[in-house]
Amino acid sequence: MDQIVPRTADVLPSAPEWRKSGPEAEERVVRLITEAIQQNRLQPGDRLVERELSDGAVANRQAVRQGLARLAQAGLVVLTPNRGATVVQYSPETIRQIMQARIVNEGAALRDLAETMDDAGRDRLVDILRREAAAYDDGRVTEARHLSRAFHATVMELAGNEMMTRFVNELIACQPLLGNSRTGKQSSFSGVIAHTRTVAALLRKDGAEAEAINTQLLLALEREFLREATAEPG
Amino acid sequence: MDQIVPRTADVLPSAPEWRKSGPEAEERVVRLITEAIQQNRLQPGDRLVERELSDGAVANRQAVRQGLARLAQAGLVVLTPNRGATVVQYSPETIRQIMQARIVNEGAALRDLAETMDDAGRDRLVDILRREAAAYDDGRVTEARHLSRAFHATVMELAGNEMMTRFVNELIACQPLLGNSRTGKQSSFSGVIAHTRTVAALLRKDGAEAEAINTQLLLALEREFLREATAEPG
DNA sequence: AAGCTTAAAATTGTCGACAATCGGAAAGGC
DNA sequence: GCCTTTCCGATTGTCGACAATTTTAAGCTT
Repeated sequence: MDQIVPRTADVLPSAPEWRKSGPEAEERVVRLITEAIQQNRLQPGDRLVERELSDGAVANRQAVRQGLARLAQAGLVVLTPNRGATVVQYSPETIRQIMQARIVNEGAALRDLAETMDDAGRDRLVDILRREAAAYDDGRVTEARHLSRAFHATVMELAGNEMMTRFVNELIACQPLLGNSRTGKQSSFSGVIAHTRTVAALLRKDGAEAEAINTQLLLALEREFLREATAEPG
Repeated sequence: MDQIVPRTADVLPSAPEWRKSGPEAEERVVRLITEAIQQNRLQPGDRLVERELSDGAVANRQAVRQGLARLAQAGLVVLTPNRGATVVQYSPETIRQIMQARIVNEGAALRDLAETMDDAGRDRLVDILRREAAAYDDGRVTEARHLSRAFHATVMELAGNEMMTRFVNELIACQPLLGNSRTGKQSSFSGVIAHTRTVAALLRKDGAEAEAINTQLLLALEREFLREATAEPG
C-alpha cells in the first residue's frame, strides 16, 4: 500500500490543508469572493472569469461554477449566459428595497427579542458592542464595520427565526456593494451609538423603541448609500 | 453541411422543443420538482436520484445537479454529501418560523400596498380572487389552492419590493411540504373569505386592517399545519 | 479614414468516463 | 441466534477534453 503516487493531498505536508474539490471548496469560493467584495477588492461590474478563479484560487473549475451559481442566487453577482459572472451593480431603487426589507425583518426580530432575550444573548450583544466601540476608537474602520454587521446578524440569530435570519444575512452580505460609506468614521460612530441605544431598549424590554432606533439607523445608512450612488453613478 | 448527424435537436421535428441542457434545463428541473411537490407526488423524505431524473425527465445530469442545488438553497430539498437529495421534512418549529416570516413580510407589503395600489393592481387581485372563488365553488381544490398562493404572491409583487417578494415566494413554495390541509375544502373557504376582506380593506386604504386579516389567516393555516404535523409525525 | 466582413482568441457550456463514498447484504465468528 | 466484519452494488463527486458562443482584432472595401 505504500506507493509511488501516495494520494497526494493526504500525505504531502507541503500540500495545503484544503482540497480543491467537494462542498468545502464551493464554500471557500463563496467566502473568498464575498470577502473580496467586502474589502472592495472587487468592484461592481468586475468580471469573474472561471479559469482565473480556479487557477489562482483554491478550487477546480466545477467548484468555482457552483460557487458562482450560489453567489448569483444570493444576489451578489449576475450570471449572463455565455458571458460569465460579473459583480452586481445595484440601482438606487434596489438599494431602497434592500434597506426596507432589513427594516421590516430586523424590526420584527427586535420586537420578539425584547420579550425573549436571556442573559446569554445580552452578553453576546454587549460583547460585540464593546469590541465594535473599541475598533471605532482605535480607527480600525474595516473591523468596526465587520462588527457592526455582526451585531445585526446576531440580533437576528438571537430572535430565533432561521428563515428571517438567512434572509437578512443575505441582505447584509450585499451591503458592501451598496456603497463605500466614504464618511466611514462618522457612520461607524452613528452605528455604535445606535447599537448601544438598541441594547439599552432591549434590556428595558422596550421592543418598539429598539425597532424605532434600528429603523432610523438603517434609514440614515440608506440616505448615505443613495447619496453615493447618485453622486458617482459610474 | 447537410449531414448524417444533423445537430439533432435543431432539425428533427419529433424532437422536443426544449434542449436537455442550458440554464433553461436547470429551470425546468426546478419547476418539475416543485410542481411534483405541490401535487403531493413527492412526499417529505423521498429520495431524488440524479440518474432517474436525468433519464425520465428533461435534462442531462449536470443540469439536474444544478437544479437540485438551487432547490436545496431554496430549502425544498436537503442535500447530504455523497447521499444525494431528499425532500425536506419540516419540524413544527420550522413551520412556525415560516409562517411568522410570512406574517411579517406580507404584513409590511399590505401596509405599503394600501397606500400605493392603482386600478391595474386592484384588477389583478380581483381577477385572481374571482377565479379562486369559482374554483372553490366547483370543488377544484387543487386549483383553488394554487390561486390562493398566487393571491399572496401577487400582493407581494404589487407592493414592489423585489427582495421581499423573492423571499415570500420561497416561503410560499414550501407550503405544500408543511401539510396537506386535509380539511382542504374548509381551509380554502377561509382563504377566499379572508382574501375578499383583504381586498376590501386595501380599497379602503386600511392597511392595518388588511395586515390583521392576513395575519389571522396565516395563523389559522399554521394551526392546521401544526395539528397535522403533530398528529401524524411519520 | 471609417465601416463592414471575416478570422482567431478567449471564455463558457457540455458530455462521458472514472474515482470516491455510502448503504445494505452476505459471510463468518462468538 | 446474534453481533461483527467484509464485500458488493448503487449513487454521488470529479476531472479532462471537446463543442458552442462571444468578444476582440485584423483585413479589406468603399
